[in-house]
Formats: sequence, C-alpha cells, structure tokens
Amino acid sequence: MKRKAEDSHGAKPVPFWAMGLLKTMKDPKYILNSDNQITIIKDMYPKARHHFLVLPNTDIGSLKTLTKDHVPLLQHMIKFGQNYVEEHHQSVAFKFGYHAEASMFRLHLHIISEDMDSLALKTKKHWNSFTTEFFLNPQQIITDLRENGQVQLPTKEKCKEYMDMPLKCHKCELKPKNMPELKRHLLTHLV
DNA sequence: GTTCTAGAAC
DNA sequence: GTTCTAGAAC
Repeated sequence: MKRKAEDSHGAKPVPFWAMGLLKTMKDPKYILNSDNQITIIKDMYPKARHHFLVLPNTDIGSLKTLTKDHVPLLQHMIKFGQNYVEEHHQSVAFKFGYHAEASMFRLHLHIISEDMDSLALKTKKHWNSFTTEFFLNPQQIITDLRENGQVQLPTKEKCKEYMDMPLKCHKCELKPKNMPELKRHLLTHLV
C-alpha cells in the first residue's frame, strides 16, 4: 500500500508557500499601515490596479477558527481598510471580501479595486474567486458569528462549483469564451 | 498562492 | 500551427 502525502496522524502537511503572508506582513516594502491589532499590506500579486489585504497580527489561521469573540476585531479590520482607501484612493471603487477557501495561512480580508485590470489576473479561478459567491461579504461573516457563533461557509463542492462557473463580466452581461477575451473586454469598462 | 507545460481547443 | 487551460510540483 502506497503512503499518501499525510503524516502519521492523517493531517495534511502545510506547504511552505502557504506561510508566505506571515513573511509579507513583516516586510516594510509591502506594509501600508498597521496598529497593535492588525496590518494592511499590498497583495504581492495584485489582481487589480489596487489590491490590499488586512490581517490580524495574532495567529488566526482562517475563517474556520473565528468565534463571537472576534467580532470587534473583524469590525476593526473593515473600518481600518475603509479608512485607508478613503484616505489614499478616494475616487476608486473597491470591493471587500474573504475567499470562502483561502490558499494562504492567516486570515486575510481582500480589498480590491473594481477595475480588475492586472497582469497577475490570469486564470478562471482568479476571476471567479472575486466575482462569484466564493467572495464572501465581510459583514455577513460578522452576522454569522453573532447569530451562530461560527462562520457559515459553502461546502467544498459549492466552492468547486463557483470556481468552475463560466466566465462572466462583473459589470455587464458579456460571457467571454476565454480569459484573453475577458481581459480585453475589461479594458472597455475602464474610465 | 505561482510556475510550468502537456495536450486540448481552436 | 498557435492559443489556451488545467493539473503537477518529491
């Protein structure tokens, strides 16, 4: 019998790259602002002209480990992000949200400008992670915690369904046949 | 998460 | 023949 990529307890090993955010949030080159609770950084591979991440300074792995006690922190993360973009990018429209399944360790709130104009935006998965229900409303996360004490996450199957959805423009009804067509089309929505 | 690339799609 | 995507990465 061949051994799978699991340790003796059956837990999946965390790949080294999944720890990347912990390093990035300590790198002055990427840090935009911080306080004693949270840090806001530039995403290393921005999927739009402006793409930031707000992370708690304490060791919160993901949405799965959140409890009611985290509600004030989560509210602070949103407010901190709002203040940052209002001060530095006043005329730019942003979306705030969490990925239902994050690849990178350490909870992170995405703040991404609505242009989606970026060389690093390459795949259907990239696109659907910001434009389908895979992208979770941060206020809904807080509501879940208040009402249920935990976050209501879509199942693994639902997440795969969102990732596999056909491409659709987030600003109009166009359904491009592939990524290059989508990216060309996005330019027509730029101001 | 990204990079790389085989083979599918065109 | 070229473009494009999906899956492996020891």
